[in-house]
Amino acid sequence: MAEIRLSRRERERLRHRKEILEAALELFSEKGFHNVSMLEIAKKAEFATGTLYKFFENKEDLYKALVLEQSEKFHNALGQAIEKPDDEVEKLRNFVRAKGEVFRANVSMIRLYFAETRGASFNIMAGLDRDIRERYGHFLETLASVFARGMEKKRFQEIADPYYLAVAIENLTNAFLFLWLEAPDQHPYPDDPDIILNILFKGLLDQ
Amino acid sequence: MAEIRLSRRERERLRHRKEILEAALELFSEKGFHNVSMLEIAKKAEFATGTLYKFFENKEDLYKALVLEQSEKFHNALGQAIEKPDDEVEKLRNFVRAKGEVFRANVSMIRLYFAETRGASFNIMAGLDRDIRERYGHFLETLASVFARGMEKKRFQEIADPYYLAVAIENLTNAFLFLWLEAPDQHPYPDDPDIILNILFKGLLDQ
Amino acid sequence: MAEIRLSRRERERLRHRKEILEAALELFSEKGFHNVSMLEIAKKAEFATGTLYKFFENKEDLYKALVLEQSEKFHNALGQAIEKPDDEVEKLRNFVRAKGEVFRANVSMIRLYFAETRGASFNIMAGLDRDIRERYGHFLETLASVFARGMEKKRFQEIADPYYLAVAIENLTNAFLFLWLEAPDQHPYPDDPDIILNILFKGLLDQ
Amino acid sequence: MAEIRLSRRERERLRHRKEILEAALELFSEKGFHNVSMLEIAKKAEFATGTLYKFFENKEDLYKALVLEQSEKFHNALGQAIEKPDDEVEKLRNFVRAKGEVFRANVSMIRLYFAETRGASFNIMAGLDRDIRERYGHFLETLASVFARGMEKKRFQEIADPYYLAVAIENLTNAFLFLWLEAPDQHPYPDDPDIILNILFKGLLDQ
DNA sequence: CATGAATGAGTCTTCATTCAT
DNA sequence: GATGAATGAAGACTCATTCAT
Repeated sequence: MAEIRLSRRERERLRHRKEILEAALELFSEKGFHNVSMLEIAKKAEFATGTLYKFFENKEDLYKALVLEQSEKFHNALGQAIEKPDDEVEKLRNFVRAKGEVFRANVSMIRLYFAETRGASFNIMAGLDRDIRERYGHFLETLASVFARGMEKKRFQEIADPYYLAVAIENLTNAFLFLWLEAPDQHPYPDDPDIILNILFKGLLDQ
Repeated sequence: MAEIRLSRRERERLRHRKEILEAALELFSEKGFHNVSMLEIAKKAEFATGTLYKFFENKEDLYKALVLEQSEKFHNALGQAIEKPDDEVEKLRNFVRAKGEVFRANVSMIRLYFAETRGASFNIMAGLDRDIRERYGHFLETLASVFARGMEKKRFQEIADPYYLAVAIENLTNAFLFLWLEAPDQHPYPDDPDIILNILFKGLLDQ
Repeated sequence: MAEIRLSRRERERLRHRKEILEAALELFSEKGFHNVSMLEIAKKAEFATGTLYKFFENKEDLYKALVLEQSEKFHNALGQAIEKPDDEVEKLRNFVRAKGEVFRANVSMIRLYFAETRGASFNIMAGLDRDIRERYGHFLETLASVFARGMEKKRFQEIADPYYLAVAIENLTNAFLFLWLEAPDQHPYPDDPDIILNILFKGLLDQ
Repeated sequence: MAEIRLSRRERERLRHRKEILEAALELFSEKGFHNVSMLEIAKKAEFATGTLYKFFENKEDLYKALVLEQSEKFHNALGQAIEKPDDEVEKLRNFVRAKGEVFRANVSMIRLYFAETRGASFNIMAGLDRDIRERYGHFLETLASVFARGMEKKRFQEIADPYYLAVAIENLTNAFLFLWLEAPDQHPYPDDPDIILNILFKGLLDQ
């Protein structure tokens, strides 16, 4: 009985926390950290300002939590895409596909993500940077290992340092996502991953 | 006579304007738009706050002017690099080299540039976005035409839409600049442009 | 039966009330009225905030109750000390001794007491002031009457208005208590009351 | 010319600072630190809130400056009173007189003074406490030396430790000031210092 | 009675901008 | 043009108090 009651409260709390984060995500991704006020978030989430502070120490903390949770969701999805025991080429295709799916399903997450992995956030949020960048760095290493393995297996030519290839594919997909974000109709993120991957797979100069 | 006197004033004025923009560049690139105050800029430029308002309508205007001038300098340099009547491959090499040079000579410009071309600045500065993005879009078209011409001349394989290839090389170089910015020793921006370009030139899957 | 049950409830209630007041005393005496939050008191007393409001109308009311109860305890002890049918000199000695005892046993009560009898609390708590000051005033009168009686009985010289002498001894003992509070080792409150009382008993200028 | 101009600005600045401190003194002494808002002070001083922050880092800093300046004024006056090369008895008389004069001329300073030397302010303002208490401690030592010298010269009986006598006279005068503050008509601070000093000079028990 | 989540008025503080000198 | 003191709107954050469970 007591357990259920606690459970109910706990569940309510979590739901409210989630509601706040959702409101915050929408606002931050649209206007950026400094152009969103706590009052604005509170109103959008249909709470009083004070309530936000029951869930998050301060504005920065709220933002941090938001970015961390989003980036976790994001990296999990991408991690899975390349961890499946496929052939290396297939892994890259999975990666490109998964990235498109995750982002298209969570549009507002994108800007947040770029604002954080890209230098945009400067050192505004020193602590956050560390966590996020670490995770990001780790992901890049994993991606690099796909290229390295592909080379070992003579599946790939050794055209560049695997790490740089990982950086390249990461950025290539980002670039396409940006194009799509700015003009979804003009530049759709391709369903066929090879449209992006051919830039890596096939060389400009090869016969 | 009067003309010379005016000229002198005019020169002084321009010098002061430049001093303010230089102070602003350093501060904005280091801390971001919202974390720099007008007083801070004034002090760094050794003027009073009021003086800044003789040169710029408001903080946003100052920032806008800064970004516009920097991006002009930047696009001019890159424009020249690919406008020289070289062979297409050489044009791309020039582009990669020039980008490295410009950025390495103006480190603080980089963050500003990324913050603005990338989504970081959101629509904080609606007006600015338009101008900058337009110029940027135009530059991409020019770059794309290099790939298009190369294909026409059968110098390049038709591995992807020239525009996407332009986007790709833009982002590839950016990515390398980021790596360098974060860890100059570990990831130097390569002197040999082919280290970057091989990712485009040679294909992973080609024999 | 019903009576016992009520009684039990009543006892519980009183115990809880006491627990809250104890927590509050410790906190208020340490940090002052404005630097203690209801949540803090609630946590220390191991109750929820709402519970405090079942016992006290508001924060001020809680504080008021606390100060009143403490001052009552305090004045009772001192009242007894001078009401015993001793010789006047002995009464004063008793007073000095009792004051030391009460305070040393209730250190945290001291600051509260001084904060309230002394002007510290300003008119923050208008209502409280009246009650406390009245009781305090009454006590001073009683103390003054000891001096007056001593003079009547020619036990004391008529060196000053008895009321002023009462004020004097009150403040003298307070001063010693303060010294002790700040540096217990350097300035112990004397066991022998005459160390304090000689300042009144013996004159500086007498032979 | 330039000097005069600077001078004028500087003088204006100091005058404004003084005006703020005067407004603050009146409010703080009347309602206590926590019951006065910066807006309130600003309005009373006829400035905008922001202006206060040009002169003082924050509310605490403003309060601190106020208390320090007041206590300096106060201790200077009392220091002079006992430094004149008078006979010891006369020094004490001077002290009692001076204290009455200073306080009667600066009524609002009193509460501030007591709030700070007495425990009322708790550890709200740790840093301040130290400075003030040090000065206060030093003053007590000086006062004690008057008693010590008086004893050496056989002008005073050795009825108690000179330091305790200093504490005693300090508190005795404070007590009378309090009485006066609460009921100026009923308990005027005596013009003749001996009314207070006789409590020390003449003994209750001596013949 | 007990709980503790939610409230929102009230404060401190910052900073872009103005304007008299 | 240059100055920098003054402004005051805006925003982050706190905490006494309420109320549904």
